[in-house]
Amino acid sequence: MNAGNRDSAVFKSLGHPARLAILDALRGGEQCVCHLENVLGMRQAYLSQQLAVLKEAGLVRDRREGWNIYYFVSRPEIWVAVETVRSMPGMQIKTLLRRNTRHTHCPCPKCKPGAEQA
Amino acid sequence: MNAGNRDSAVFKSLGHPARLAILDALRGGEQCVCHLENVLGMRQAYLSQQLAVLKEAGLVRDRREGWNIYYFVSRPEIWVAVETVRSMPGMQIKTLLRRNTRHTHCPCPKCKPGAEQA
DNA sequence: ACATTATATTCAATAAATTGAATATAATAA
DNA sequence: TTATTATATTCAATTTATTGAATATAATGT
Repeated sequence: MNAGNRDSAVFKSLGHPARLAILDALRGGEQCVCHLENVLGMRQAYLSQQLAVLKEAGLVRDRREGWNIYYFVSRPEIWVAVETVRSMPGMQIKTLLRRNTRHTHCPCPKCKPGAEQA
Repeated sequence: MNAGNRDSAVFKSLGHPARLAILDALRGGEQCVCHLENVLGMRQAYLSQQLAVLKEAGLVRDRREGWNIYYFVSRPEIWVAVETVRSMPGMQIKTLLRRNTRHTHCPCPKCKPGAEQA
């Protein structure tokens, strides 16, 4: 693949609302799939597919820890591109402030029943 | 359309090698379609279609002057996003230096037969 | 070994993007 | 008005993306 195609592959991976939402959910740090499932209200298989696209584009990587697989943004520079587009006139800036939580163990209800979400 | 969809529509429009190439060709300033036809080696109808996508995404606008329609980048901030992706490790930086030509009248061979290209 | 849990993959149906070919439009010139 | 030039649109065929459903895999616990 030449440079132009690799670049457009990255943009293509950003060209989907679900994948942008997933990236946003990873903004504060790595998250396991089950956490994303809860926070984003997407089904597991669907998340896994979208995460595979982001991974293929080189934007995220994953790390296994016991049962869970934690995904994280591997190119933090991507936020520059995302925020640039979001801050363009005519695009309403809607970067919900997210808690800068880092999880070694996922605290979402599904991972730890009874615990409240991060 | 909500904000997330508008953002992803912009990224989607960048997610195609031909459209990225077109944007690059507009980097130095507005160009008529026939110029792009020559410089990029794309057929007219094809260019027109891709330009429509970029226009729909809000990245370019056009201006008629006599026979020609000149397209220009209406959101220069987009270069921040483009360069950010291009400069990511693993993506070879290949921002061909382009002459910073501005054309009031297109100098390409097709527009002015016999004249050399900008 | 077997059951459970978290995640991934495969498959299929549908929707959307890509792209060439043909045709239409709009400005200009004769 | 007619012809020409630059650009746009429409149509159709093909490819690719989307997404749900079912199933597979891999780590853990008993």
